Amino acid sequence: MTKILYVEDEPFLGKIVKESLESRGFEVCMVADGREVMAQFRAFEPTICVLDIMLPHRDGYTLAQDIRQVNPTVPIIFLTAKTQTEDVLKGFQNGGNDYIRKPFSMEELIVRIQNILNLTLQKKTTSTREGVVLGTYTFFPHKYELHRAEAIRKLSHRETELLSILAENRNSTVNRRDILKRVWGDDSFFNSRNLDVYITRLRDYFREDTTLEIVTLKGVGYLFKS
Amino acid sequence: MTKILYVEDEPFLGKIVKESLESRGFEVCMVADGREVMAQFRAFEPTICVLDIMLPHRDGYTLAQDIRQVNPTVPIIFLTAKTQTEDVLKGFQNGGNDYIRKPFSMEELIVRIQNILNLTLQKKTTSTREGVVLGTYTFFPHKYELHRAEAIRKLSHRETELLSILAENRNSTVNRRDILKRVWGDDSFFNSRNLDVYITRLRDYFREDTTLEIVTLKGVGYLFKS
DNA sequence: TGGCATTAACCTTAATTAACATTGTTTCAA
DNA sequence: TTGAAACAATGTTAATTAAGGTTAATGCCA
Repeated sequence: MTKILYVEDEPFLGKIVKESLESRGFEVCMVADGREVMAQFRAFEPTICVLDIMLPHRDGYTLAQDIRQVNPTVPIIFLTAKTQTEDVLKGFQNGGNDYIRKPFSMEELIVRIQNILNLTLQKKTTSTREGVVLGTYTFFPHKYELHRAEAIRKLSHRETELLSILAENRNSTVNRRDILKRVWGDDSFFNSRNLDVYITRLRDYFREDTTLEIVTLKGVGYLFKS
Repeated sequence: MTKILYVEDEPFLGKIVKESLESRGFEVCMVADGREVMAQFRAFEPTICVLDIMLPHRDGYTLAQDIRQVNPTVPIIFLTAKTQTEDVLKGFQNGGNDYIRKPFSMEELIVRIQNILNLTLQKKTTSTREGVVLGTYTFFPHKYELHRAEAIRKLSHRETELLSILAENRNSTVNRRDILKRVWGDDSFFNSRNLDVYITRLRDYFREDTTLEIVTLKGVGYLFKS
């Protein structure tokens, strides 16, 4: 599910926008105080940020810079009453990816959010029906099979799920918690140890191709290099 | 080089915009007649399209649809005097990726073009396949490896993060607090001592090349000289 | 009863914390 | 104005803790 971090200090407007976004199926975390944004950003791990510019304590530009320090790619949309070109430029210079002028319509906001998600997530729309080539192997998620030359290894359900996640995000890091949530539904201690076991198995399956590697990022997650 | 297909029927405005874009290093193909656009699109193979909406014979929305038929991913920016929300929506619904209101400044247009290119080409910039040469060493951030001659040292996640920051800003100072924020997420006391430990390690790794040095700027940060 | 999932036990390594050493900076009296 | 305390920031090394790896044993269910 798409998670939106929405920073807005006007409670009335904020409530309406939040509910409106939620009714479209987004998960929204609203923050009113600029000083709390970074803490929420880390905890919530949003897929996209919508920032009002005029805030008490910290303005939206500064927030964008802080976010960019931590995450150079998460999309950022500015929301503001300012209309001068120089403000728009400032928004982009500070790492923003879109700039919507107030008053805006919800439709426009939603359409711009979806557009930006389309642009950034384009890579992840990998094919489903065919196999995914991983080095000298070919992985068929829907068939639960991993092929190499003439050898076919049947994979279990959990193995397939885990490998699908790694393959979708290959050459970029995957959060450990995200894997646990998607494969086991939660990230309790025992499931966590479980993931270790499956990672070991997958490493074993890919042992014959040394160009492939599942790298551990301790305290973070994994990276499937190919 | 980035190729822009620019569709505009006002010759005077068109000339200015075209030259302005070219002076920024873009290759521009300008088309005034909507009926010629598709032919030019196929021949020129642009990386991005900038479309005026109000055109004789065919409007920009229709053009966008035609382009999407042939190419579902090429970024499209609309340029128009219309300001109604419904026009903006129409733009996105027809496959557009940004919508700039006339009158616009060249700066804004350029910054929006660059932004959209960043978003779509992110994968290419993020996963820099090559290594960074640091003296007699070569650093491969995506592989978590530091090479020197035949020796390969595997780096941990934190080591890689820290070295990436230093390497990106080599021969210029990096703020201590900025490093802490990016590697550890905050700049508390304990993390601060942590950074010292990792700096020591990196110094150790680079000991064999005396032309490289991590200089401490007390009270400020570090400077990676090479 | 065989295959998968889970739990457990023990091992390895990275990350953190601690303790103590060193260096740079400031301050204030002589 | 100088130079020795006093202090603060950072360096170094070692100890500790926590995360993850591996392998084996157990549980579970068709």
